[in-house]
Parts: sequence; C-alpha cells; structure tokens
Amino acid sequence: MNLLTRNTDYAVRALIYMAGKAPERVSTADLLRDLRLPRPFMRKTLQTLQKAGYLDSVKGKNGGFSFLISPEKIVLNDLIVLFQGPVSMGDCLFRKKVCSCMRTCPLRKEIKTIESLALGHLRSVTVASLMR
Amino acid sequence: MNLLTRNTDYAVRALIYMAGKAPERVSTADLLRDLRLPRPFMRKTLQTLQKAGYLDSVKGKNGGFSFLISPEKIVLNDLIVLFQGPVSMGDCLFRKKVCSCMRTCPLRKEIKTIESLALGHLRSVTVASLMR
DNA sequence: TTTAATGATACCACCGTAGTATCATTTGTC
DNA sequence: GACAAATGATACTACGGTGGTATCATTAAA
Repeated sequence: MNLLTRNTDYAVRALIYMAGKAPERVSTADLLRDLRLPRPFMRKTLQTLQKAGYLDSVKGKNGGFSFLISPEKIVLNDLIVLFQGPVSMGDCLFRKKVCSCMRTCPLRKEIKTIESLALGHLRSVTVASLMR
Repeated sequence: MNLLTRNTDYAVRALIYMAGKAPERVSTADLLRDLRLPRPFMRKTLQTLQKAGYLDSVKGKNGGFSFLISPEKIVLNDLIVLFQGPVSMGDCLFRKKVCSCMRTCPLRKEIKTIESLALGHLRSVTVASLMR
C-alpha cells in the first residue's frame, strides 16, 4: 500500500529539481540527465503538470518548462490528486444496499480519522518545503 | 486510494458479527444471512482467519467458527497485514541506484510521518472497540 | 531547411484485487 | 452406514489501475 504512485513521485522530484534551477527554463533532457527514469514517462508527467497549470511550456529549440505557480504554492496533496485522484481512504467498499451503516459505520469512522490526519499533512507540504 | 481492501473489510465485519454472537459458534451460512456478500469469498476470508490463528473451526454438521483470540485482542492493523501486507506507505519507488537520498529524502520523511500516525491509530483499534 | 524541443494520443504489459469453481474431508443425524 | 451439512485446500478467471512505450504533429531557433 503506497501513498504515492511513481507518477506522483516523478512529478515531485522533477519539480524539486526545477525549483533548484528556477527561474531558468528546464527541458525534459535536462531532467533526464539528473533523474534517470524513462523518458516518455517523464514527458507525459511534465505535460500533465503543464495542462494542470503548474508549468509554462515553450516549444521548439531551447524550449522547455518553467513555473507558472511558484514552488511555495505547489502543494503535495494537489499533486497527488492530479496524478492519482483524491486521497479518500475510507470509501465504503460495500454496495449501499448491504451496508446500512453508511454514517455510523465505526470502521469508516476510524479510517476517516486517519485520512484527516494524512490530509492535514499532505496539505502543508509544498515543493518549496521539500527542498530543505 | 483505499486503506482497506474488500477482503479486510469483509473480515472485520464478519468478526464484529461473530463477536456479537460469541461464544456461540457461527457458520458461513449464518454470516451470509447477515452480510450479503459472495459466498466463496466469505469462506476464503474465514479460512484465512482460521489459518492465522484468530478463529477455531469445527467441520461437519453444526460446524462453524469461533474465536481463538478474543475480540479485544484482535487488532485492526494485524488484520490489514494479514490480508494486504504491511502498511508501508513510503517505500521508495525509485531504483536504489537512482535515488541517492534513501535516508535523507524529504518526501519519504513526510510520508513516513503520515505512516506513523496511521499505524498509531490502526494499532489501537480492535474488533471489540469497533462494536460500540 | 534542419533540428531540437513540446503537444497529443493511442497502445501494451504486468500485477494485485475480486470473484469463481471444484473436489476432498469431517461429523452429526436418521 | 448413508446422507447431508459444514469446512479444507487449491486452482482458476476477470478486471482495472499503474507503469511504460510508440508515433506523429506542431512549434521555433539556428
């Protein structure tokens, strides 16, 4: 059970690297030199970040990516949501007809508590805070 | 991202039901009457609990399952481990050669913090505590 | 015009979860 | 002893999400 998928992990590391170079523009090739991981995957990840509005992109020679949102404002939880969907640890796995205790389910309650704790943390971590 | 799989969820609910009837012996058929879920799946789940030493089983007519370990001592975290493996949210997803920061990785550190919080909770919840 | 970069998109492989099927074994009851 | 009701053991299938690949189009600098 991993909290992050590789995709999210890649994204975070790429952003940290980029933040170290900012405001310089960084290309996929630059990133690959530092983070040795599958090239097409890295590209896809960066494209996702661009589409989501975190990064600006410039095509063509000497192109690459730069921040549209500053690293201080890029929150880990949002990246997780982007790549994995919302952190929701306690969705009832039973069909509604079966589980009559949707609101009072004690198990669900415990999980939700844990989820809240996790979310509290994940929302406080930013790309910038991870650089130290 | 779910903290529990269905399997674990089934197990917990079955155990709660059984704890309500204890020390009476309960058969798969009894459980299915209450928790309407796939029969073969329920059976497999109970067998796993029996093999793990939580339940005693009696074959043959009027057979069924009963507790070997009391519900007060059956811990949610252990059930998760049994059905899903250890809760380890922060395994480094990178190949070791790539990730040079195994011990100092700031991302890992954050995740491990969350993991500890979750584990603290999961280890404090028992089948008995879920009955209230 | 060439080349280096991203944009977009479709595709494949693997693995874990969920669920099914089947036969063997035990034991109470008639 | 035969039958029925229960578990023991095990092998199999289906599906979806994650991880990863491939390809072609587009842009812009040299």
